[in-house]
Amino acid sequence: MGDKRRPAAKGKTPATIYDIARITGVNPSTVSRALNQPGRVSASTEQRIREAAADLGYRTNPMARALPTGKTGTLGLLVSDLTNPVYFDLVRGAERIAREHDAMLIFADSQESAELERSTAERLQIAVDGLLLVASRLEDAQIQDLAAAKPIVAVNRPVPGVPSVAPDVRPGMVEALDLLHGLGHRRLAYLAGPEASWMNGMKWVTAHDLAVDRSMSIVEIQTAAPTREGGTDAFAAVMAADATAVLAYNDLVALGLLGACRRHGVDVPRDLSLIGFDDIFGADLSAPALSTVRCSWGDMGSRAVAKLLGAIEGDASGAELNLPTEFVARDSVAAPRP
Amino acid sequence: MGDKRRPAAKGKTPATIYDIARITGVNPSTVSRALNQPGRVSASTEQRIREAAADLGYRTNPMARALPTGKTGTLGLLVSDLTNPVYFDLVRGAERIAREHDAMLIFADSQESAELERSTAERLQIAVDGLLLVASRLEDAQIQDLAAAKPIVAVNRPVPGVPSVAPDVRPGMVEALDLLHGLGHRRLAYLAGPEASWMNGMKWVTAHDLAVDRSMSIVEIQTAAPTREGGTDAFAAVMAADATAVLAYNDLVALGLLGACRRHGVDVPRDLSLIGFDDIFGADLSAPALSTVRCSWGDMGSRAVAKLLGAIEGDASGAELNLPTEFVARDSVAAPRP
DNA sequence: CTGAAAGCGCTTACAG
DNA sequence: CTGAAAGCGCTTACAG
Repeated sequence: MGDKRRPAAKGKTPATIYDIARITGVNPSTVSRALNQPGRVSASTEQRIREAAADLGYRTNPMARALPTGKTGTLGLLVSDLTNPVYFDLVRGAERIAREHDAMLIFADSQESAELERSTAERLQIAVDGLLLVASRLEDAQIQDLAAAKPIVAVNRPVPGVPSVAPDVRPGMVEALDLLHGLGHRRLAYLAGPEASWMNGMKWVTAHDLAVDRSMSIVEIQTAAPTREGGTDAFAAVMAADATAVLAYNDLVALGLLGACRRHGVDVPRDLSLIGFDDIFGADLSAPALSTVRCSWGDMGSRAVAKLLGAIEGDASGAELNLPTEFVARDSVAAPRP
Repeated sequence: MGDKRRPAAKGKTPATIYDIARITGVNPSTVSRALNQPGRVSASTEQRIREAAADLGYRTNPMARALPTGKTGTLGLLVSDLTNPVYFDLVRGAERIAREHDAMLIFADSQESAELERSTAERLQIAVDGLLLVASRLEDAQIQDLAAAKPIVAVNRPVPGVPSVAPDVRPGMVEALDLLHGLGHRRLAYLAGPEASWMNGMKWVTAHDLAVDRSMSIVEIQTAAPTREGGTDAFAAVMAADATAVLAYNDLVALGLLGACRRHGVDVPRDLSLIGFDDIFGADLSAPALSTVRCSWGDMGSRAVAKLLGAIEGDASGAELNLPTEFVARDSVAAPRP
């Protein structure tokens, strides 16, 4: 009976609190309380209700709960380009903490497009309790607008007035530049990332200042994309710059450049020292193994989710969190040819 | 007015169809029709309603819609271990198609645990329209049970009666074994994956049959985990097997073994030929670059989502889809020492 | 073409 | 401690 509007396809309709109420002879509201506000209901009824729930394989319907409460129990994760392996550590870290808190993760890719990012964020926002914006290409004001609607945590970039988690690139870069300087390098090149990336600006400024402090010259070399291909294509420009060492925006472009060097007979590290950024999967696999500046993206992910969960609870600690970086010495750095 | 229960934190309440109805002076049901069933409403009212909606920045609330329709507009993606880079491609492919169809992707990791997989799948199922089970560790019957509740597509493994997408490993392996045989190899080893993995069984059986056909011997060597570490730890066992070539369950274990070989002074490919599986990011980065059998995981992801979307629409083509594999020749294979 | 009503499954003041 | 009611935002027969 009661089989009037069968749910399109297959599947017996899942049990509801009404089913439990009927079986145990209580009001549905009591079922709801028993299941969600332990103590608000007598121990014996709660017991009976729980048993009935287990019998029926009852699962509370998150959609139905979301309506009156406004809480969906899901978090949105919006990254600028899912193609970059660093995000996998991030996603993993985020997923871990989300699971610990019984939250689900919805995620999406904005393909390095600010416009797509904005529209996706808006679409996502209505379905989630909060949003993680990773390596956002939006302007501060746009992010602040979004943050006015629902909690947001910016990852890999600070935004005034919005909680954020980002690496502090300085310590790792200090180590890197000190090493290069000590080895005798004096002419550096910075292989840049996307212009719209806040983090790219940060790395360039830091590298620049650190180089100047140490009386080294440094030039910025553009790439078409922060990918292996972008690095490969920048080979000629790098050669033209006549630097003895290059710092790359990320491991991907570094690896791309490394491949091009090999194909062109440029010996890394003898002819050119190379330092990447991120320590992605595979950075230790290349020949020579890539030296890099590491920041734990897994930590960034878990910290960001924790922060977001806090913000959703009303924890207004809109602070900026910075995670340390460190230099990872491998085989792509050596003294320059005399 | 009407500001009684302000949504906990911040954020103005999003516009609803009631707001639009009030502004345009029509019934909410008409708003709903105008927005979702173009043509069911006069052109002029539809026009006015759309404008009002745009003005208010209206977004339909997916939770609210899910309740009467039973459709959430989201798909679940459950993988056995998010740590494996092959899944990046899969996730990417899945995300692309999902986005094209305005579906959102919720995803979760079962950490190679069948029990965790089952409970997560159940939890997920109530929140999604359909589920993608990737490299499931469940038994056929368990998957069939889940599939009775809501549409499921199994990825990287067939399940009787359940739609699936999986690679056909044969063509790629035939190429690989032919090459090895032609080069003079006669003693092979198969570096295994998880015992609970259907795909591991498939690869072993295929390798075995193909080897026997070609009068080559082959032994199976267990690994503790289908990871780089698992491959590294299997080094001694591989050496003890006295094979001249090893086929690995996946690139991860192959890469792990490759690293161990290097550290122990075993020359790949002169002392030992090595063939991986998957062609993950980084497989071409190692020294020597890893030869491997490739299947496009990106395709698997997009095909699987397309199939799932079809199943949700009631498209009962519960078929099994097999995607071809191919051998990718790189530098880790050579003739055995005489 | 459009309105009024009922219902999706849950939560939560409000009474008692 | 528990019931009855109202409401969350939408959809969809049912009338007209």
